[in-house]
Amino acid sequence: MNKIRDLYQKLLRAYGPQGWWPLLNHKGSNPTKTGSVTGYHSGDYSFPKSQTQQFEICIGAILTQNTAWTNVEKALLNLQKANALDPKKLLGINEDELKEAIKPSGYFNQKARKLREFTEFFLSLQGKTPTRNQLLEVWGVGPETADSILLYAYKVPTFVVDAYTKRIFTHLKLCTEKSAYEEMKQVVEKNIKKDWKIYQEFHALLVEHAKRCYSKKPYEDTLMHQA
DNA sequence: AACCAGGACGTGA
DNA sequence: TCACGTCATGGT
Repeated sequence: MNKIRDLYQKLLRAYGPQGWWPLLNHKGSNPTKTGSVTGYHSGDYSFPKSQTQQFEICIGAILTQNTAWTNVEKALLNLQKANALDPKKLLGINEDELKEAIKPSGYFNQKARKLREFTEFFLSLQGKTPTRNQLLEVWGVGPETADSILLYAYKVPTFVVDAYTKRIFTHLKLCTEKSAYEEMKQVVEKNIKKDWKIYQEFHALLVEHAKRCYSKKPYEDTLMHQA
């Protein structure tokens, strides 16, 4: 019995496919998930369907750094309204307009710079898939953001570790309190086959589970039968 | 009315 | 390396 695979199976049975990454404009969005307004597409792995959606995922990954997705969604809608949810058009609007649009997602001074620098990088790729190291060289892109972009925008089977994952894994003693990012990442990648659909679902399921059971201490993880 | 949210960077030791 | 301060809005 593998604890990691067991965890994934239990979460999937309990919550079902999560339909990440949320996108603004598509049919069949599922507004019922915790904390979401719209944007999910449970069971449909055909996204991103365009380079525009691919770019939207990357931008969202940066905007959601230490920020609730509901606030990111406001920022994305503002960018769309400003006709700037496209790499060349985003670089076309001026600094103040960009900051004003992304204001709801917080840290707007830093994030405006992050978006510009990432967008320059995105265009330089000319449609090609970036390497993880290339992404990490971009100012404002750290380990989690790089992995989120690779996994959800480019369908590269790399596991995303976030604060929720760390919280759950620590509580279930699958890692220690001060395990490094790469260490926790390996916990999953060594135990589950490198399948981008599974990695997408697993990460999204951990977020959903954490929102339900790990919001306030002491944690009561009834699903995993732990105190 | 503090506290936190799908982090990353700069600094000093 | 690593711990700590900083960045900022919106919901609870």
